[in-house]
Amino acid sequence: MAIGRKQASKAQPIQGAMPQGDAAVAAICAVIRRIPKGWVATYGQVAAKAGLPRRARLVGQVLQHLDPASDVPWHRVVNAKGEVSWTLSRNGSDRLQQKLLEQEGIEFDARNRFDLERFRWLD
DNA sequence: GTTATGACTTCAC
DNA sequence: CGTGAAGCCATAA
Repeated sequence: MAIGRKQASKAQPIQGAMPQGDAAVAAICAVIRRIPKGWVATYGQVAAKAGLPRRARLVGQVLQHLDPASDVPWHRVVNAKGEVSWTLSRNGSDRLQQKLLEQEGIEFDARNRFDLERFRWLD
């Protein structure tokens, strides 16, 4: 599949170039971009749709290395526990992600979690 | 080259 | 539904 321009800002290459890096990043980006508003997907789900069966972790790593200015709705990607990642240990971006999701209609509970089965993207 | 860590997942208890 | 252990892969030291 041709992403065309890949990413608007080309993001940042993950330190050099890994063998499938470019393809993986492109695929992951494409998949995440296909997540409808108001829905979320887990890393494993994105990875699977991107053609990376067991690379959930890679998805996370890619996202972390991704350019924040990209048009990729990374906030729609969460872990399998139905909770926002970044382990609430970062600069407070966790609130940002939660806020964005709430803005899209995701309802969080007191534990910063939501009903994953209810909001999971089913494509 | 090996060892340790991580925006993770899944199974078992 | 909680925590713990094993698994997978790339980056960093």
